[in-house]
Amino acid sequence: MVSTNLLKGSLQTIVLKLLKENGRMYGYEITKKVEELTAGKVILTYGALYPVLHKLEAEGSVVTESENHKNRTRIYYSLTRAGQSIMKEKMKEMKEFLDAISQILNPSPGFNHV
Amino acid sequence: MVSTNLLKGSLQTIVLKLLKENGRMYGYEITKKVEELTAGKVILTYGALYPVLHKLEAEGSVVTESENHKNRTRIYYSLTRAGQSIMKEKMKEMKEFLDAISQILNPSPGFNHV
DNA sequence: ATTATATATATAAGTAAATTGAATATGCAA
DNA sequence: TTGCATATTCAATTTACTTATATATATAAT
Repeated sequence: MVSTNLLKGSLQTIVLKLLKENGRMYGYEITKKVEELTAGKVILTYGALYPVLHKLEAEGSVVTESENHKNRTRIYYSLTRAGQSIMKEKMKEMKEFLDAISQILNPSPGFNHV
Repeated sequence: MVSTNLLKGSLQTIVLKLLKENGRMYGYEITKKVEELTAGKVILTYGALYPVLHKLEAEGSVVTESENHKNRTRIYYSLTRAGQSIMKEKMKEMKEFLDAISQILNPSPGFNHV
């Protein structure tokens, strides 16, 4: 499993992006989706995920609908317009970060040896 | 500037990798190198960097040599064998993390619409 | 002269964002 | 009737930073 402390700071972005790609989702479903997408390499713990969902709701980035499925409550989350715009910003930041990281960790091969 | 909270968890790896690429370096030099490599987008603060360097030394991943340059102390850090092996592990984890992130954030285009 | 900027390291206090662990509750398969 | 999957919640703790402050010298600008 991927060292989860690398996830610090990226969890909000991941959640927002998944909601964008998949429409409304509930918490448990999000953890399963992440497991699936990463072939079991990334496990979102509930202690990490639910506080993020609650925070996004408090901020107005997502809205919720409670539904009952086999006597269990599912709380569906979906992006608001504000949430979509925040997602776009976060995705932009994330891409810059990934570029920066790759500049540091994968220095242009052949370039420093001319 | 890249939102620095995205760096959480990657700082140790960055430092270890830079020491591998550049041989021995001192703290101030490391911050300048990161600035240079990322075109000023990532600024390592000293409050983040020096504790990491001290931790790496305490763990035996790096060793230090103090030198005097223009009446200022420079503390050069270089990788030990143990540090090189830890760097390799961390780089592997980092790559898996980056792969995982890109699976989540850049779902295979065209694949979900067949 | 003196002010500002660059070089160089250190550490304490505070905060954000996780981890870990426990609690609650139901459906279904072995 | 035991265990696993489903589904959410929250408190206590830990990690890994940020922010702010301190110390000290060299050099360029005004």
